[in-house]
Amino acid sequence: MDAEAIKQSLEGRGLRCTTQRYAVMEFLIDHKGHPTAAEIFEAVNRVNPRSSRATTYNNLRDLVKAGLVREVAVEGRAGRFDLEGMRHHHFVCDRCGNVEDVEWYDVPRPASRSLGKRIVRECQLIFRGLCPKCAPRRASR
Amino acid sequence: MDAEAIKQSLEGRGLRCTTQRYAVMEFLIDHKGHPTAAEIFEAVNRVNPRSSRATTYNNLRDLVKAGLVREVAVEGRAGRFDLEGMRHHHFVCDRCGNVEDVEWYDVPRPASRSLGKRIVRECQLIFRGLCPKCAPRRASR
DNA sequence: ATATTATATTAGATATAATCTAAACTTTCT
DNA sequence: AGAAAGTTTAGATTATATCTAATATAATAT
Repeated sequence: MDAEAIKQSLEGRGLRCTTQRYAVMEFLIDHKGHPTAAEIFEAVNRVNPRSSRATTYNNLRDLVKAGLVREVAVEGRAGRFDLEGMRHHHFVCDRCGNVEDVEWYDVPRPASRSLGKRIVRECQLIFRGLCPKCAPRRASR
Repeated sequence: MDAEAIKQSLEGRGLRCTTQRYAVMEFLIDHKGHPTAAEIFEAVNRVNPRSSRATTYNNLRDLVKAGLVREVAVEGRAGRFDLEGMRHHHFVCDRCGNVEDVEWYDVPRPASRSLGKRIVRECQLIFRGLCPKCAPRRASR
């Protein structure tokens, strides 16, 4: 995704393409590892012009609201973000806390009877367990 | 679940049945609304003997580790807890943030190819959208 | 029953994450 | 240019969770 594409995706959602907002999008495109707001803030601040913490949080919220970014539903202390778009599920390691992507596949919806009057916008599937690094192998850890 | 059953489920997992720990379990049994740690702390403190905040957090962590309690994977600020056991999925309202249960149904596992060496312990399904109270009806909100 | 010991609890301090505030700045529109 | 809407800022504030090390308690052994 090049500069122009980022600009258009922002403007297409009614968001101005500011330097700071652009930087958040660019970082998320280049870093698929579900970074926290703090990580994004630091990374964006390594380039000019500097962006304040409040702006980073504001922008993340705006981007989520605009449907360009998704907050991953993991229960750790800090929120984690990734680009909306290429759908995938998540796997969270019990031991090291790492969040990994799991290839997307279709999840059946609940019966409309059990859903009642709720309006479903999206669905996230989170697996928990041990990641390859933390999984016990031959008498280690 | 009566007093003796709570005691046994704690001791069966190697946890002492202390007054504070018991109170957390009892509260979760009586309140299925995915309370936050703060809510549990306050509720437990309304009865004697008082329990400190640290103890509430310690106990919740121990209970999760022991498999008796589950931390719900929602991305809001505060962690939310419910009893492990009667399985269900979750629905989080975009607008009011309420967490509701959705009747449990079987979710297909990912292809073992895409799972690699990961060891899956559990899987949570989270829906997002608008709850019945917040869903738009006839020209309101 | 009492002593022992591993486990659990405590208050308060501290760390971490997110939001608020109100002023200043930018962009877009007229 | 002027006005209006949208955005950013630094720093303060709030919310959430964990740490510390002294003390208390529950389960076990004697």
